[in-house]
This record gives sequence, structure tokens and C-alpha cells, in this order.
Amino acid sequence: MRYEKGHKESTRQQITEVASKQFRDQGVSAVGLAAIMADAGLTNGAFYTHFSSKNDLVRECVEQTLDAQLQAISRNISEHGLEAVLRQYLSPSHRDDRGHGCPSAALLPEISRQSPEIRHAYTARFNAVIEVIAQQLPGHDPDDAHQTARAMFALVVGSLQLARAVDDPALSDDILEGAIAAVLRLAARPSKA
Amino acid sequence: MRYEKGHKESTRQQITEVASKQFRDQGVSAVGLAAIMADAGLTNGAFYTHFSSKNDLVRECVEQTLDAQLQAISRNISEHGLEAVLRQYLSPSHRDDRGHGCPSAALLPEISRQSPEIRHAYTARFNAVIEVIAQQLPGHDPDDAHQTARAMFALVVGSLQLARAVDDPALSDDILEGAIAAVLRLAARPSKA
DNA sequence: AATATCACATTACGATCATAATGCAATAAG
DNA sequence: CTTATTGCATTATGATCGTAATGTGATATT
Repeated sequence: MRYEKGHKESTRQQITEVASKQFRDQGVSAVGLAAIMADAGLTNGAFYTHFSSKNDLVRECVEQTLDAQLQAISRNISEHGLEAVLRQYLSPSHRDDRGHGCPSAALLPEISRQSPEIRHAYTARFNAVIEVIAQQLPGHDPDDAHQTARAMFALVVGSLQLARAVDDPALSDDILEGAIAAVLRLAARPSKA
Repeated sequence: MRYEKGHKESTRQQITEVASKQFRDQGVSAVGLAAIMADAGLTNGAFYTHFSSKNDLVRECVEQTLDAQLQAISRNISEHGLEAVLRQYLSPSHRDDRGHGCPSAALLPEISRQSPEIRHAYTARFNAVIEVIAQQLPGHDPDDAHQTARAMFALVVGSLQLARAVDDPALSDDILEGAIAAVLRLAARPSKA
């Protein structure tokens, strides 16, 4: 045994954190394992003592980042309310920090092209976030609350992607602000419940 | 001259069409030039007589697919109305045919990581589509119409991405249907104009 | 104190990456 | 009819891809 007891676990965690950032920054297929390992302070060869394949690492990253996002959203909703979470999600600072931001906004089209187990992991955590959002829509009946929550999620994800894609800073800001207003309209209690 | 007069132009067009499909199917960074050229019935070496780089090809594909989408949307809106275009965009057949579908839904996070000229080309065409949608929102004042149009666009793009990512077919259908309802709510004439 | 373990480094595999130099053959231009 | 042009194929570049075999040295175990 060359290293102390908890060493392997902390190294594995370091790899997934570095990889999660690089994947969101540059895209899953644009990042090589060598770059991830180097950024984690290791070399190529150590990778396969921690993961069985790149697909395995991607799955781990998707699960961890989505779990962390769910926890953060749940806590912030109970502490500050839905609108505060919304404004934070659609903020310039979130737009400008892809590497630590929403995995859906950074990777959603790529996730749809990943292996079945990754898509399955994504689906479960997507449903969990929708559940949390739907519980914040009291005026809606249960089915409608879930449909509306999904639309709200799609709207903020799409808006963040658009705000990152356009090259006009003023337009990018307008996209974020318009999205906040639109999501609040969707969340509002329907005229006839 | 080994080939007839219009040959080079039609070959170039063939390359961009094949590339546009492969990029949307598999992602820009996941597709190699050799695979594109082979699918176009050519070999590696012919690429650089048509394009100066892969970035150049990507720009051409983004421009062509977005221009075609704008024309299709404009025509279908004037022929069948906004709601029909919406229902077609959020249809299972569009979800299941990435390669010929909306470039934004297939590539938006990747576009935000592309070169400045590609992001600039995207921005101009995004604004053009928003203009067309905004003109279909008569109850809104001009600024609000554009904000709402952007939110509607973000909502349909995000929803299509989600419908493609989840591995539960029933959920995927629900996402599409819920998105239609939500977009129509956003498009509805605001209570106080 | 001796030994076995194992998390890493080193090195390398064949494949593919974007890019490019060179060769060629058929057609357009003369 | 000759010749110059050029759109493509062939071939090759060094780099990087995901994956894997092998080496090694410090620690946990004995």
C-alpha cells in the first residue's frame, strides 16, 4: 500500500470534480481523458483504477452534478423561495460560469446522445427536480403542476443556453430578463383552477 | 478541368448537407471530417478545396440550416398559423429526427463554444426568427412581443432537448404536450396590454 | 522487521483527429 | 488537336483519442 486509507476515494472524487467542470466547459466529447487526469494532478494510467471507461466517468459526473443541483435548489427554495432560485439561475454570473453551472444547460443535447444508463440516470434526476418545482405551484392541480414545472424548467434551460450562445451582451441580458418574466407568468395561479 | 461546370458547387453543397445532418445527429465535435467526406462520396483530400477548415464548414452548416429553418417557419406561419408551426416543432417526428431537425435544439450548447464568427452568424439568424414570431403576437407591445417571442423559442428548444434526453417515452410525449400548452399560454394576449 | 498490496507512473497500443503535400485524369480553353 | 486547368484521390503529417500492459515504491498488514 503506497497511499493512506482514504486516498483512493478522495482521488476519485477529485477526478469527477475536475471532469464535471471540463465537461460542462467544453462538452463531453471535446474533452479527453488525458486532459482530465492532468488537471487532477495525475497521469493517463491511473484512470482505469478508478473508472472502467469514459462512459462510466460521464455517468458519475452526470449523477453527481445533478444530485448536487437538486440539493441546492431544494435548500434555496425553502430558504428564499422559487422566484429567488429563478433569478439566480437566470443571472449573468450563472451564464458566465458554465463550468460550475447547470449540467442541463451545458450538456442537454449531448446527454440525449449518451448511453442508455446515462440517459436513465438523467431521467430520474430530472423527475426529482420537477417534483420540487411542482410543489411550488399551489394553484395548479397535480397533473398541471408537473406539466407546468417541466415547461418552466425547459424555459430556463433553453434561455440560459441562448444567453450563452448569442454574441450580443445586451441581447443576452434581455434574454435572461425576459425569461424571468415568462417563467413567472407560467408559475402564476391559472385564471380558472 | 476534370469535371463539368457546376460540379464543384454541387459537391460543396453535398458536403454541407451531409455535414449538417451528421453534426445534428452526433454533435459537432464528435464528427470527424473523414466521416463527412466518406458519407458525401469523397475522400479526405478533397475537403480543403471546398473549405479552409472545419470551423469554416461548421459556420456554413449553421448558416444554411438556420436560413432554411427561418424560411420554413415563415412560410408555414403564413400558410397555417403560429399554433400549427408550434405543434409541428414539438411533434414526436421532429423529436425522433434530430439529423434533419432544429439546429438550436441539436447544437445550442455547442454553438456557444464555437468561434466568434459562428456565434455571430447564429445571433443574426436567431434575431430573424424572433422577429417572425414576435409579429404573431398582436396583443403585446413591441418590446414585450420580442421578450415573449424569445421565451417561447427558448421553451420549445429546451422542451425538445428534454424530450430527446429522457429515456421514458411516455414522459417524453408529456414534455412535448406540456410545452405546447405552455407556449400557447405565453402567446396569449396579456390581461392588461 | 519482513512482506504483500495497490494507487499510481511510465509506456505503448491501434485508431482517429484536423490539416496538408503531391499526383492524376478528364474537361474546358486555346 | 493540343495544352492548361482543377476537382478529386492518394498518401502522409504530428497530435490526440480511449484503452491497457507493465513497472514501482511506500504503506498496511503480518
